[in-house]
Amino acid sequence: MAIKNLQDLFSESLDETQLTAKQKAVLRASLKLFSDKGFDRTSTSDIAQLAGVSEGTVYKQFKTKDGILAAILGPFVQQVIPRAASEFSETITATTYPSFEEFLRTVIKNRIIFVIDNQRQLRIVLQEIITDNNMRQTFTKLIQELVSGPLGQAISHYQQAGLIVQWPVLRVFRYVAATIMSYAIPVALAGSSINTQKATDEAAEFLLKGLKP
Amino acid sequence: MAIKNLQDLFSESLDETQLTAKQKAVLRASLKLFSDKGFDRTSTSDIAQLAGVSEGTVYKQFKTKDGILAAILGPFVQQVIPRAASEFSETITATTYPSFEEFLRTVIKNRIIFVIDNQRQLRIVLQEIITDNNMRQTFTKLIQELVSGPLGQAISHYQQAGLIVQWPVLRVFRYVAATIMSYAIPVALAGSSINTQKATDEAAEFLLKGLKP
Amino acid sequence: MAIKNLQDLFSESLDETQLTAKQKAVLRASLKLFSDKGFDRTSTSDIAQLAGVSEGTVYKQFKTKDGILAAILGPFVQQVIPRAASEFSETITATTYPSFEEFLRTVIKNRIIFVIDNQRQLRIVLQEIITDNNMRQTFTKLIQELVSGPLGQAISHYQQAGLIVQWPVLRVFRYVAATIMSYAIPVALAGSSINTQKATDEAAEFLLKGLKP
Amino acid sequence: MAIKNLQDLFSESLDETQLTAKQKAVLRASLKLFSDKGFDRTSTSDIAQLAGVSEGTVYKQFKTKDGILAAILGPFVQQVIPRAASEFSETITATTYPSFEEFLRTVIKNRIIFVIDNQRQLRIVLQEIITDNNMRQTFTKLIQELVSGPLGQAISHYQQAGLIVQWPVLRVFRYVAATIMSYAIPVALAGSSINTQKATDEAAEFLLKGLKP
DNA sequence: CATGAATGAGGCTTCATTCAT
DNA sequence: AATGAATGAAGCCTCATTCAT
Repeated sequence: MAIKNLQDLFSESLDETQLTAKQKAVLRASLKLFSDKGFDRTSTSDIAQLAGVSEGTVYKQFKTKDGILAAILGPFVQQVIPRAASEFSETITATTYPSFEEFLRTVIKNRIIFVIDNQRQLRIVLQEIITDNNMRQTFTKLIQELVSGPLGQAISHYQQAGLIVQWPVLRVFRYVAATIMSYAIPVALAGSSINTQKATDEAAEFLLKGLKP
Repeated sequence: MAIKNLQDLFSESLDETQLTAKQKAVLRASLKLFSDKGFDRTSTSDIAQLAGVSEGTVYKQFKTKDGILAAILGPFVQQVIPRAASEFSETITATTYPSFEEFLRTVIKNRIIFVIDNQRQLRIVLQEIITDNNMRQTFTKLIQELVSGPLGQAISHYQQAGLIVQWPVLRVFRYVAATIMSYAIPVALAGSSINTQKATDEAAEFLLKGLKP
Repeated sequence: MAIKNLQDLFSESLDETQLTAKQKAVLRASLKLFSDKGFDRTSTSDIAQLAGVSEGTVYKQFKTKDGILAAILGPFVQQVIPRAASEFSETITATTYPSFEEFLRTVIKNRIIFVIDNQRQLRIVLQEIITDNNMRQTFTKLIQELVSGPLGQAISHYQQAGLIVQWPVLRVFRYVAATIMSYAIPVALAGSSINTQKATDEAAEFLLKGLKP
Repeated sequence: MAIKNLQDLFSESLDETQLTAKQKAVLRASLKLFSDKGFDRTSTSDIAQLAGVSEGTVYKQFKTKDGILAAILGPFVQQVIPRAASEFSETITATTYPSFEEFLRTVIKNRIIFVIDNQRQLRIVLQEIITDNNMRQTFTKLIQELVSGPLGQAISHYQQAGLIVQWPVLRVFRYVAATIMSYAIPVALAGSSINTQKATDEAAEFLLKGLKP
């Protein structure tokens, strides 16, 4: 079931601007139901009802139930890396002598906001990662790209500048990611809100200590 | 719709010794299938087939499909987690004023082994936490008890001894848990194996630095 | 002398009903799809797509999907077959007492060409004859008229002239029709082409022997 | 949709004796409905209703609607050649100096009875041959096997004995088949009954004349 | 106890048809 | 006239659950 691979996600992802009001309603209803009850516990009839359309309309644009999932997750998945990547490189390149702290704060805040903005999508992704092998592979690949790509380069950069400890990039990434997750996951699961600034400060403080050379 | 609440779990939980060979086969098959494909994507016919029994037999002992889930998760929630908690306190209490590092290593190793040993059950629990409100509440409560209970006391203890930084207990717990998770979750999800000792060493090293007073 | 192609008659009737270019495209697409996949396995959306028009346009002229079938089969059943029959009798009557062989060759060639020219319509008609009771009755009546009408008279004529065996007209018709079909049906079904002249020669040779007095 | 190929037919064909009464009722109802209204115009709900079972039961044994078709047509298709083949060779082998007439009568009577016994199946097959490419191929292959196999050998045998005209085997087969069909098809389509003996006599008489050396 | 045939509600999907633009 | 989004009935199929053997 569910999404097959990243390729599919990209190809199936569509321009939201060309959707009709009803089709957007379908997407909105699906996002809510999938994240609340889970993909498998949401019927297409549930979606139609909440969206206030007929079941036929659900299928006019999104050929299958999986297609709806893809339409929801496509934009999300695409943002997981690219947006972060470009902001990273900008941060690093722009500032001639950037402090590691500044970089860390940018990354942390950026990702926490991303999670807050995409709570529902994140919950759906979590579901799929647990139950769907292909989704798991897709995200494993995504993380590998992130580590061997922009984020990994940034970490190397600060290591060479002697600003952080000389651990393998993957290990540093592990702790940064885990610390961010420690604030993000409760938000995604409980839907509770947090003080972004305070969370950023706390996480940065801890990581700076933990990654000091 | 899967598990309702902890009470049900307790009442429905059963003594494994009373089960016949076939009924145990049903549980074993269910554990594998639920953790591999997810509860909703597993049919009772799948279970019967993998267990090598008739569909009727599946229903003889476990009145419903939810009943099977309860039979699997019941012992896990009812016994394993509380038992783990008590082992914690014993470790802490028994060791007369151990070094914080020693404590940390025990906790970390303990939890990593726990995850490795209970990968399948954990994945099922994760599924339910994400899709089931009651399960989520149950686990939120469990964590609160842990923080305000034995683990929280241990952290306070080390703080008063001036061995770790004076942050709120919840914040310290957050980082400890996140760091452990950073090693445990990939194992639980991908089923990959890790070097427990190396993971323990690394995690302890990082946390000791990050939590230094 | 040669039979008018059904295609010609078909487009004539289209001109009469003042169909627009798009509506003709609908009929053309329907003819292809109905004959290739069958009426029931062709969707109106298939038709719209192949015709290059919107689904709404399909329904502008032809109120229902059955209406399209009627528009295709109507001319065929109501005009083409009777007209063919009359052309048939003209052939027979006009030729003043030809030899039976000459008559036979004309009939055979005539029908084989007809089948080749009208493969698609024929396949649709065959479908309907098999699944639709009314179509079956219509067709049965048509054959009866043919046997008791012009074709029957021709056969009687040659019997009285002592040129063919004295079997009941229906029986003679049966063999003539079957022999023609043995060449025509493979063409209609497989869409394969045949050497019309050779087929005519062979069929005539066999029938002449079999129907010798 | 419908049947895919001969291989599928064979593998899906099942031993009728191991079907329950209800499953046989499903087959019986399907046979009637498919042959009366056509495969595509018969819904699985129609079948369940006529069979007096639930829709679930329809799918317990026959995994798909196509599966029902295969279960009906499998035995039929298997009989088209094998039974005829064995009887042919017996007829030829057993009789030391068999007359061609005797052989012809056996074949004709055999096939007419086969058609009468399998009217409904034949109508279904005709439907599928017209609308389904694979079914068409399956039957084309079947006929080729028949011509190049037992029946072809028999014809050659009688040609070498100087009992029938020296036409290519395929041509002789064409006329024999067509003549039989001329009696069989009306029966299959109209469901009318015929006098088997009379039909056999007539067909044999005509063919003997037409195929005389 | 065990079996597996049977059930029927409900899920996903298709499609002929309508109608506002 | 043409469009294509929208509809909803109906089709195929799955599956948790029951029950006679």
